[in-house]
Amino acid sequence: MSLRDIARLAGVSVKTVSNVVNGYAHVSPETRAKVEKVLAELDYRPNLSARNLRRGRTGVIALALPELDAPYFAELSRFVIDAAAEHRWLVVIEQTDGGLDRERQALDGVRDHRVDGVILTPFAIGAEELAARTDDTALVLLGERIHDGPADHVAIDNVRAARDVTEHLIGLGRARIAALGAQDNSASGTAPLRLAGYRQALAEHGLPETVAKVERYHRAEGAAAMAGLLALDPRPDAVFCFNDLLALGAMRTILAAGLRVPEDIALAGLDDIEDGRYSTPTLTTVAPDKAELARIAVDLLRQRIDGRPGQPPREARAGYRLVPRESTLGR
Amino acid sequence: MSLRDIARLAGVSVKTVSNVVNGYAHVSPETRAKVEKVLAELDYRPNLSARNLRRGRTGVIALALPELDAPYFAELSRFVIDAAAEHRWLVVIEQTDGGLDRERQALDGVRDHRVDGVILTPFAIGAEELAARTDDTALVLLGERIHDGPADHVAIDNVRAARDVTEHLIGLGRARIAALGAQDNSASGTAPLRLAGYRQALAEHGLPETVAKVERYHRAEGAAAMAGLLALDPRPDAVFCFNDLLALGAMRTILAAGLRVPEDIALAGLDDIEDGRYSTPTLTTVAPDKAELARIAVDLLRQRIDGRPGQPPREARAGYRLVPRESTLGR
DNA sequence: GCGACTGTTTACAACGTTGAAACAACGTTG
DNA sequence: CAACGTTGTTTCAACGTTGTAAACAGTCGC
Repeated sequence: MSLRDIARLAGVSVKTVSNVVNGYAHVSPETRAKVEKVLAELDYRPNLSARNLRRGRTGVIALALPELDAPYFAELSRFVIDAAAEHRWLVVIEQTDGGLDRERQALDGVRDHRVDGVILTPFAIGAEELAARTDDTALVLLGERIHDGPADHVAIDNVRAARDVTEHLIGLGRARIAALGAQDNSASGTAPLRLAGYRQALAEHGLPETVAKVERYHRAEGAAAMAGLLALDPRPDAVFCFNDLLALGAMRTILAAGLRVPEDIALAGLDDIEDGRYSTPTLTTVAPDKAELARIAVDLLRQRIDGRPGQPPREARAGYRLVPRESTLGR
Repeated sequence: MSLRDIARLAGVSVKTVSNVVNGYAHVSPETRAKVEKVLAELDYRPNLSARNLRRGRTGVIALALPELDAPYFAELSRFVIDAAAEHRWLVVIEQTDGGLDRERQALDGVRDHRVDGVILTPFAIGAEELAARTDDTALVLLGERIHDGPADHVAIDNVRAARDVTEHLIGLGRARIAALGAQDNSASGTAPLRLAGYRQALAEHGLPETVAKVERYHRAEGAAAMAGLLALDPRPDAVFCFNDLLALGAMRTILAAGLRVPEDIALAGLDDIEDGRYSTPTLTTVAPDKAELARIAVDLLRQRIDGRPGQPPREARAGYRLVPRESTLGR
């Protein structure tokens, strides 16, 4: 069922059918009605492969992120898919596992498929390599910061957000505030930014640092790292975890050790994943405006796709807010 | 950069380049080497729109599910994407929100884009409507059961799994076992199956039923429905929630009410989402083999796509296992 | 009644790819 | 040595769409 079939049945040329389908203005009412009738009867759908071949567009964008089953990314993906739907784009998701090879593959595989653009959450891949890429597919970096990056970028102000959380903990009167989530295996993760914010706040109040490292932002690593912090003497009376998953893992360790949250140890995360709203105690966190992040990312991509090449990279910020809950306030 | 460019530079015909790209056997070693050199130099990538137009395939399948940010679906998606990657398929994700319109739209929108196949987790859409669809795109139903369905289908044995959980609770000596998660707004959800399994087990032991209904399988609804169960007199001493999200919501309500899990109320879910492994207490659940589900779904789809049309629908089962944790056993 | 103009419709080519068929060069076979 | 098969390569057409340009019909002004 192609334009040709419709044209034959309606007794007009293929191009006229195409004009009707595309809402071209100068088609006589009678012709339009006749064609539309046949279109409806046969339930015509354009063949997008052909249309895209002709137009040089695919109508598909890729979203490349470390892992879809981390709640933060799942929630974000939802918004990206919704935002893309408004531009009638489909979204294919590529999982990189934060590995350099797979991040490259994602950019490559995606190139194979000639998507119109890529939204990438980089982790292992560095700024230099991204800058050096030869592919001219539109690219937007989402959620991580590569300083003076080679592509459009959108994120929340991670330094400030981390400082806000830390100050919240300081405001509770806690003095031994640990950070959980530093990393040294990522070329472009947010860990350094969040660490910087944490340090700023502590420095302003003359408090000492305690930093626990992890490799990945998973519950299991949060749980393990927390065990290390519990073994310290004196042990921390508050912990800022660099994301909610780490915090939930840490919470499990604290509670399983027979200690109380927040009475013995106050706990805060970052991401505002839904789990944290139903844990016991509920988890204090920073809520990035995920819908805004997604909307901006898609919008930057749209401008990049529609615009002329060679425009300088743009930097955009999405909002966030601190959400105090039971894990720092008690019930 | 097309085959034509490569052909010109290599001094051969377009078709010969195509043959090299596609690994056609009868190409002389010298020609092959010459062409491959140019291919590598120009970093040639086939235009998939053109290839798909010619071949009538797109290399893209759709995964339509209610919501990507429900952890079960996020985890499942991960496996589907991985399984599809082995066949070099990309996966576009469509979110239906469990709404009839959006499920139809997903099947429709997907047709617009001429994907090679669709994996659908139906919720609102009924068997009759699916059976009546005119589209001949390959379709596999995943995770929900439509009796004598019109398409290939894969799921775990929900009735048995629910019976296993209920028997586990009975085995703890609990006598007032409630079910949380019945639904009457879904034409093809699993709720009736899980309810049936729950009832079978109770009936075998002559125990009374208590059933709480919800509309959606979210934490908030689990929390709300649990409040209703707590108001009963006598209140239940065990609750089987039809999925883990409901159970985590219910757990929150129980603990916030000052009751203990499992001492006062034992709690079990179904899905084995990661959250349940780090809640306090950890959550007893049924773990469907998600990787197997995904693998089978993709495999059924592959057979459907490659096979002749008109084959009768197939029914496949994936494994599951009961995972007892603290919410029924204590620490 | 003629040219210019407007509105409507059409023919053609092209996007990049690949299956079918043709062809040339060669070796094998009867 | 003629017929045949094999290998390597090419030509051609087609997949379904849309941009360009041109054809066509009707209307207006003079």
